[in-house]
Amino acid sequence: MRNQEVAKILHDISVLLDIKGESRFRVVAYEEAARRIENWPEPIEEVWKNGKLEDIPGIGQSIASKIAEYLATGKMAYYEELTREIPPELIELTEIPGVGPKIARLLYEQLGIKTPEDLERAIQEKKLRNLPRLGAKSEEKIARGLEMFRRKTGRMLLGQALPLVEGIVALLRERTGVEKISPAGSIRRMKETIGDIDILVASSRPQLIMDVFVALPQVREVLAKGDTKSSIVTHEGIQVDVRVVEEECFGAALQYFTGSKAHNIKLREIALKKGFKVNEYGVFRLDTNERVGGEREEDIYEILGMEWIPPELREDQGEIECALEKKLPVLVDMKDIRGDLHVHSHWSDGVASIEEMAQAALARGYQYLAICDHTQSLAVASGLTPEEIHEREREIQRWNERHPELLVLNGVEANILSDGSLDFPDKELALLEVVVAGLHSGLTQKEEKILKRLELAMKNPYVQIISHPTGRIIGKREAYEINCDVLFAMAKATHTSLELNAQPERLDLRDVDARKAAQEGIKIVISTDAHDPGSLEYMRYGVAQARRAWLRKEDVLNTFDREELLEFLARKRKLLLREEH
DNA sequence: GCCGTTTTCGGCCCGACTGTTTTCAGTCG
Repeated sequence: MRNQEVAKILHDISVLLDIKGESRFRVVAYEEAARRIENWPEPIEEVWKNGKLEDIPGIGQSIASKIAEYLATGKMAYYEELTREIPPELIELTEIPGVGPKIARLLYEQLGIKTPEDLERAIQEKKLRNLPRLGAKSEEKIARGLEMFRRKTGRMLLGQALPLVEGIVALLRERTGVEKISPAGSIRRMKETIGDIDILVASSRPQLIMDVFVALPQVREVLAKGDTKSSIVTHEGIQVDVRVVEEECFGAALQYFTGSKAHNIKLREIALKKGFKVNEYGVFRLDTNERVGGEREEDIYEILGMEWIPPELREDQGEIECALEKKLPVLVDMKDIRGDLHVHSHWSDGVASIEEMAQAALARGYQYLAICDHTQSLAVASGLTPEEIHEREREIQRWNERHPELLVLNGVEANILSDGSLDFPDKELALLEVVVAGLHSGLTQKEEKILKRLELAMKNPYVQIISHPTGRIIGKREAYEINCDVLFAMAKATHTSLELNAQPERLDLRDVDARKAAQEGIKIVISTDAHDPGSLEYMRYGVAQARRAWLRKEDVLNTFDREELLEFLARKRKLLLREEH
């Protein structure tokens, strides 16, 4: 899967063209092409081999031929030509807040600045203030931007950002009495990682909100405090912006600041065609400039003849077209979740007893919980032997005898060994109600080998679910080298379900992959992989990911009621064992 | 550079803020 790689080079071209001063539209075209490829579910090299590059929206003849050249030869003449004109180091320079393409070019041409280090030296020598159209204030602003750039730790996980923003929103409510308040931006769209946090407030007393906000206990530093917008940095080093708008504009502003950018652009194009203008203050008729809505977010979509679009879908991935036809799917919701099919107990590497895990599941209103401890080969995680599993089963039985309201299922997360066999004998697996299997070692093997292992595991009649199918850890480890199309075909052929692991740093499958898998008819299992009772809460991140994957209730196995679930779990065994005879 | 139920040419989302400016360029979201 070289999509990221190709997207990066197209993105770099876009920035270089921008620095060069090329037409905005050409710059935007490359940026759009990069975005499309980054989010394209199929490996770009497959698309290329099938001659389908130009089928991707935003890719025309010119960019397609450049991608083809790059994939075939590992080089792109156009890119290399550009870098002879504009040093590619300048791309990093434009990532400094306050430095855009024009200033980057100015810095390079006038002062020979290429790197953040060069820039720092020039600032110390007060050289920036003498450049055309720059002054002492600009110099200071860029100096501050450079400092932030240095401190920047990258994007944070949704699992860190969401509790933080909820804490701030709760305090703002409590201390100012505001009612209309909402996170916006990527956090409202529940993206797996978040840059900055945006919060939107409706109030006729903006000054009060600003005063309270900058004085919150979460605040480490106040970056800016204005009449209606302030920015702070939290103790965790995360930037949070709060904006205040008039009550009547709240819906329009919420829509606007939620994005995504691509979604908003598409929305406004459609608005123009329908004779309306959309901005953060409302929807206006083009002919009379009359304001026709904007207090509620639903207004905007209704006026444009669409269904309201859940924020998780707002990525310009077909949701607008669906909303126009009023065919948006009813997305899976937290209230649909009936249980968790992959958690650990202290029998292996969890920290809580089966009783404690079950109590936590009961408190969430679940009907079932599968305890899937690690198995014997995973010594680092205290993997269990068959004997230990039998001993554990007695504890599970004790719970089930006393608590008919929550069924604890007897399960394992078996380890797929490097030759594709499982580290647990079939006759033991046959005694278990839930068998999840996953790769925990030999993750750097070549694509063929990894796929072969997964295929063998899926062909095992007792394996119902593959855990964290691509193995990625966000920001730390890339997914295994596997072609998801092949993986999905195997899962479908073997009646195997795929896990959507809800751990904030996994969220594996990715949204585009889970969407594709579900389209293939594969059941997705949203599991927390919890090692303690509190982590059952991760379900919300898994559900958010599932919603971004367009999944409906019926696509997700753990929305099934207990009886339906048990029937489904038994199905694969019946089907595959019958085939064997 | 891409794209087409108004177009194969002529469009391409929208506004705020800031600083350096006498009317606007650049950055940002």
